[in-house]
Amino acid sequence: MERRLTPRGKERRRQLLAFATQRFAEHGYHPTSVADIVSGLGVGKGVFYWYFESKEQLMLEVLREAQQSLRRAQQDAIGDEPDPVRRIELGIRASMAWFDRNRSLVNLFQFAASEERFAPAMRRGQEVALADTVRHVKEAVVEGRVRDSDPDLLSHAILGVTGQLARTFIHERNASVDEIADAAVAFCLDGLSGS
Amino acid sequence: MERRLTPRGKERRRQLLAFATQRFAEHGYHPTSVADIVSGLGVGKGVFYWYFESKEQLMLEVLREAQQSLRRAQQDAIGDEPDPVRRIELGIRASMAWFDRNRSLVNLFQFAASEERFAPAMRRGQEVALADTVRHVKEAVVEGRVRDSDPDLLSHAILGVTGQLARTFIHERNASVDEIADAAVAFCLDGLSGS
Amino acid sequence: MERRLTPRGKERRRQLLAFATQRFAEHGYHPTSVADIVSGLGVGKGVFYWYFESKEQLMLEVLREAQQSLRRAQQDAIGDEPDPVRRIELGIRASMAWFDRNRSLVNLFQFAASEERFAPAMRRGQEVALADTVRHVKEAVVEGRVRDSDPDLLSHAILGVTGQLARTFIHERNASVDEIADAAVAFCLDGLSGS
Amino acid sequence: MERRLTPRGKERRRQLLAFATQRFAEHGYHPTSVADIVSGLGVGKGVFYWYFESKEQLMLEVLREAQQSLRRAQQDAIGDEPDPVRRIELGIRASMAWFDRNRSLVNLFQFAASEERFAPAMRRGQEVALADTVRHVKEAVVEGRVRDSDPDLLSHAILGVTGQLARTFIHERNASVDEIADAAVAFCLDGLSGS
DNA sequence: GATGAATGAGTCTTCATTCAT
DNA sequence: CATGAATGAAGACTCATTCAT
Repeated sequence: MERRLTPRGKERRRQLLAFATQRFAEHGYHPTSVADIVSGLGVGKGVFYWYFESKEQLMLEVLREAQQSLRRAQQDAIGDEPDPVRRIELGIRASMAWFDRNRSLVNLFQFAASEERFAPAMRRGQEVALADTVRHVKEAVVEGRVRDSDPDLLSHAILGVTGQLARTFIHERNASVDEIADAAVAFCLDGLSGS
Repeated sequence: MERRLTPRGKERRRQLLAFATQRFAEHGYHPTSVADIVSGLGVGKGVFYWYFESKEQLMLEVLREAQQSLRRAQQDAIGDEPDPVRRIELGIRASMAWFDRNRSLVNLFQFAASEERFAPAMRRGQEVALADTVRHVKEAVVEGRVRDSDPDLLSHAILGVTGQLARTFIHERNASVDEIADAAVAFCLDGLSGS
Repeated sequence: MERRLTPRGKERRRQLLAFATQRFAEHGYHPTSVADIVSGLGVGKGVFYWYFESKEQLMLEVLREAQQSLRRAQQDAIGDEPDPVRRIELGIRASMAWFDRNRSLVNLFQFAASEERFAPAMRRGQEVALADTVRHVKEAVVEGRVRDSDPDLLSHAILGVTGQLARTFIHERNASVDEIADAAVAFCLDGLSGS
Repeated sequence: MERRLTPRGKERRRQLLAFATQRFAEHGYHPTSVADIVSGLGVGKGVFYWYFESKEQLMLEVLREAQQSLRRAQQDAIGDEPDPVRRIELGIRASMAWFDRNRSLVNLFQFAASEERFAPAMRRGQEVALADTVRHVKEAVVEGRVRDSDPDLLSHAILGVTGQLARTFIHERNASVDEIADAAVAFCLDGLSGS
């Protein structure tokens, strides 16, 4: 593999990746056959295997791209904000917005995390994204803005809240992102008790 | 379908359900074939279709049973505790303990939630379990122990924290349940800020 | 695998094996598809995989059976003949007759010997058959009836003569078996020089 | 086809032929794809079909070249030796040496002989090489040095011994060529009986 | 001359489901 | 009730060959 591609080739590859991403996200990995993908693009079956080693490899690439995109969205939102707590908040809001824009990918992430073949890749991706949060949390602890508890645990808790609310209220109920994001932020900062 | 079963028949059915649950949980739904299930029990393929309409129906039943079991564990733990906040805490701890005892089912839940065919069933099950929490939250709000925010959102947030920590730290890292439960409870009650 | 088969099942298996043997022998391994085999028997594709693990395993079984059959023919012909030189002769004649009766298998043997996946099996089978010849040769050497040379080499030479004459004159030119067998025996016993 | 090639074109063609020969010999005809061949040479797929009509034609050419090379080796070794028996011996030794130098081609020959598409070509090639031996044998018969039997049969027997010993002891066991050649010569001249 | 791209029929294999016994 | 047998659509993947550029 590792082909040198002409511009036209690169374009085809992008097409395939994009189309497959959409299909995987909307119909699921298993229900989407390679035949679906190529016929959806109106090309021969061989084209797929010219650009990708296997359906599995393609999926891995889809996941990688999506995770990168999510992370970039978070980083873009955070910018160089100096306040670590504010950075956490911005991260949550950015994630929620991304989830909103990429609703169907949430499902795909969930599936991937549950399947032996893709779980490791998901884990790796999450660890990267998590490391950012951990950094903010640690700084906030130093500043005395957050109680001194295992930053890994705290970060995962944040992630859990964000993910669950996104899944439930955005993906499934079509709610307004901002409200949900507000709720997530509030819960993460103050829990049930409120300030 | 809806057969009247002899005691021996009921036993057979239970066996199939139990074995399938284990297989689905450990290897996944797709990788577990009906042939695996019946040959694992040393019976013919006809047996399966005598007791279950299809693989899909079986899965649905597996999911229903598991969700019931989780819910029962929560209710048993809560008993008739009068303090609503304490009830929330007991619920979290009971869930965490159940996740610990049924590690592999967590994966199955995640898969089921991501697959069109099973997502509705998962949703329904979760709604039932969530209704309990919502009740506790509402009471706590009335008592002024929890800030007055959408109880549905709050409950989902709790669920998100619990689920994420369970998945990450129990299922994947083999951590001690109690510590994780403590962390989940603390986060849910006080968020990042601490009391 | 390793199924317990009903009489009907055993019959089917035999059918498949026999039909596949014929096809492989007449058309070759690669040109014969699993689809050819099952459709030739008028059964569904699944039937094949009910009885055999893979096309490759089937081929291995075909080869094993054929080699066994050849060896049995040799042993039957030799019986308990006391004279070792006569035993060699009987072996050659029996082989030649078998090659005649199973012309197309000769080709299959040749193919199998040339293909990495089947060569080891062929080698093992040949070693078994060769051991017999080696025994006769050794005895004949002891009796002074054959010159004292490496029995392994001598045995292979015998095999080479027999095989080549069979391939050329029986398989390809449809010659009379007995004449060819006479020639092979004469050459093996006396070489070019004659007595 | 039948292109007029520039010197550079001829060189390309030779390269392709040489590389394909090596691949076919080492990995087999079927397992070697056209893509393997061209990518092994770092050229595009079009190149292949510029110089060769098809994979099959290429194989045919590979076989022809190899058979020619073998025959040339035999003729070179024989030179103008007047003694026909000696010529036979020299032919055997030359063949054995060639088989040693081109071990992997032996397999390819065997495969080709077993495949309908290539068998005729193999046969034709062998007939040519055999005609030489037949000539020597006939002369030897006239001189009374070899018993008066069908020269065709005798020649094939010689070829059978040589081929089998080469395949077994050189190709598979890495034995010394000279010893094997000695054994082949001795067997051909005197059979089992010895002089 | 040469390249990368595209084709599509064909390969082996899997598996939920049905059925005769 | 239960079994082993059978079905056949569907799946992922391969590869010789052709073609536009």
